[in-house]
Amino acid sequence: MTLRPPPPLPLAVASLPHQCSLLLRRLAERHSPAPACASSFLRALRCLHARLLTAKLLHAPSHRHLTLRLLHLYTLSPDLATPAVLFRSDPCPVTATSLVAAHATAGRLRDATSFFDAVPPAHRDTVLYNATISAFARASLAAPAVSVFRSLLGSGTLRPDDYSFTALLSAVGQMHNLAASHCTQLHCAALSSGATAALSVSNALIALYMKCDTTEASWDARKVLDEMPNKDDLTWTTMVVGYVRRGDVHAARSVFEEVDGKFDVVWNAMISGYVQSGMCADAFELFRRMVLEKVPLDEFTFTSILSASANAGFFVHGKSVHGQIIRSQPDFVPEAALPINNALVTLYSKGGKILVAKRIFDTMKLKDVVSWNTILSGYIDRGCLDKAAEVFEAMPYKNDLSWMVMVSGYVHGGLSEDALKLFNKMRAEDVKPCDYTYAGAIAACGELGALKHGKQLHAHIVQCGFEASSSAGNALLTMYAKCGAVKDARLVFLVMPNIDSVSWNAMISALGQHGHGREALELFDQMVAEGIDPDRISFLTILTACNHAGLVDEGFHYFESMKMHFGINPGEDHYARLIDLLGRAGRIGEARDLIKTMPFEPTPSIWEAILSGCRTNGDMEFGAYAADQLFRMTPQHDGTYILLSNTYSAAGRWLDAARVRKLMRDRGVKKEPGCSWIEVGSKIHVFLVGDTKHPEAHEVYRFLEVVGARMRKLGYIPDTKFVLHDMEPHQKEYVLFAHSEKLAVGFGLLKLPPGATVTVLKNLRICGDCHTAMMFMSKAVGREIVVRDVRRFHHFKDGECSCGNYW
DNA sequence: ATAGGGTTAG
Repeated sequence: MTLRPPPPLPLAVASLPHQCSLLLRRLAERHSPAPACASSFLRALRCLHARLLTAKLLHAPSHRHLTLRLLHLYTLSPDLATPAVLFRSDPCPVTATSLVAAHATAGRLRDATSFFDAVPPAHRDTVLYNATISAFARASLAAPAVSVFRSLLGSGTLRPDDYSFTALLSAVGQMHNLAASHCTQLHCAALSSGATAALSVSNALIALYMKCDTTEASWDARKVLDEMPNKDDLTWTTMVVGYVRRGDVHAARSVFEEVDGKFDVVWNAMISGYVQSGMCADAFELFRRMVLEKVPLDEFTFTSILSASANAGFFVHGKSVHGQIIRSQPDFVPEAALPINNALVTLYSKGGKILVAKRIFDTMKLKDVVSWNTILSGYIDRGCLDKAAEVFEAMPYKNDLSWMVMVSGYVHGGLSEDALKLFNKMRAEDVKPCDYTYAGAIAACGELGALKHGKQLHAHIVQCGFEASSSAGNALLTMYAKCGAVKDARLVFLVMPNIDSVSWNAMISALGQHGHGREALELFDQMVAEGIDPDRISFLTILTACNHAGLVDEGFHYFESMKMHFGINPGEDHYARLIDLLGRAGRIGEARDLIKTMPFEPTPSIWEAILSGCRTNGDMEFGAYAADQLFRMTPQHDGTYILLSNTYSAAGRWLDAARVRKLMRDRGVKKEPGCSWIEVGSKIHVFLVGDTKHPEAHEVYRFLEVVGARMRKLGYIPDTKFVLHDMEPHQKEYVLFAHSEKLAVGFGLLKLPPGATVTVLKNLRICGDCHTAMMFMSKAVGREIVVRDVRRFHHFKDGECSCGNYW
């Protein structure tokens, strides 16, 4: 669909005041925030400006409105210097007020206040003060707003009016540590000046009281409301919104029910309140009533209800709302249609219809950062990283969210190196990362085992004042844990000002991973003692910790208390972990009983746990049964075959092992690539095991080449010959290096005595067919690597090793 | 020439 450009404005005819006035208004209507329109807009504006000059209408006292309109248009254009120049030639408070307001609306606080400062105090009037207070209020800066208000009070000649109080109250309402005493104080001041007679002041007072956390404050708000002789829709809406913000949707609803003539805004506020509280069903119910009672639906209604559908996963409902919007044929201006379209893009992309989402996105007349971010995260959520990267490159404007989504999208998609590259690019472009973006970059370091880099980022976090951010803190904690730096992880945990359940879980898991099983359990108990309810992840973590430490009875205990004390039904992952724990302890019989009491049919991961338990116990009969089940459920999963065949080999039943491998070949199952090594004399032979035609094999090769070259350059390669088997000839002779999720053999291993203890990155995925798993921690790149030879079979799935042995 | 509420992306 192509849009025809509008016919040019007949600017040349502008010579009379009414013609200029008309043209200025026309031009204002043509303004659009789209950057593509900016230059043509500015050209027309300058032309009109010239006409006004020749007609001598600029600064003519009788036509001041023309000057003001022109200045306002300039504040919408990229040329912000001209209004300042024009103002200096005629610095009156009226012009200043108009400019303050225009710049404040556009979010340019500094420009806004510069015009206030430019007017000498003696020439300022109340309106200019009011506009300036409101400018600070918009920028959420309470303190300067108050000080401007104070200087208004101290001016001697001027008195604050209802506008002054309304703006002041809204500014104070944005303070972080708003105390009820502030509200009362301001309430008194407004009362004594008589400003409370104005509806806007009373409404702002209600809003202010509702922003205090105390219950008494909400009573005060109610008292203001009850004492108002006249209330308007805003009065009620403020009350409803106030309760929603406090998280008390029920109170909001009961206020809503009090309202007599139901203004649509109150409905919208109530619906969006439900959406924000995750009570989508109630939002739908209200929406239906709105339709029945013929309350006019507007863009706010549609946007909220579409978002409710997307959040609740009710895509059919969302689609029918979409139909309803189309049928009602609303003539929304592009600005009003924008949020609806954004919500639609969200709906379809969350509903898995990314193509539909993209089509809507493409046909949108007006797009903003939200639109771009929506389609970007739509691709990220679907794992289409290349598409996402394309969108990211094409974005005409980005904000910190865009960067954050892209960086953490790369991390999530396993492309941590790309995440860090992008993060560095961001800094090179002088974009300031937000705490979530830092969290993404730090997570990338954790995945890559890049402790040094992670520590640097830690320093940046402190520098930027993000120390209090729980997302950054949790990312740091996890990163240190993955890099084996438990001490640092613990330190982060101790100094974090805001600890949430994610932090607790991360710390417990860090302890569990690194062999401090008992401490992990203690920390878990401490968490419960401090009144934090553990969630399903906490239990998964604690079961894993028990697994590592071999604490079978404790594992059982926590498993039991999960549903008994915390009302959480164990999922298949919890069962799988407990079964694994039992199997490892040789209590396969109990595992067998446990399966029978499970409220659901055993899943593949349960059978896998059973199978590896049987391997430990040599219970081949039950093991073969478990394998049968696995074959039936996931016939293409290579791990099963490998696990079973190795189980047979370990039991000395070579024929059975061979039979399983043949079955695997017959069914065309490809083996995931992985590495294995064997020491022969002074040589280490490194094998790439698995299917060379496996889609991931290529990636492993590429990875090894890069890392091998890097290691060679750094001089970390010992004299020993490394041979790579199962590879193309030119790919031989690379040193393998454990890195990110790809397991390989660490360089520098030979310098270490075998049998030393190892601290390991948990997230190494490719373990494949190896009999010896080598892992490392990247502390000080190589020199401090300690290694242990683990003579057992590992199979990794979803980032975790089936043996549960993370050392 | 100035004010107060409801919308969308993670």
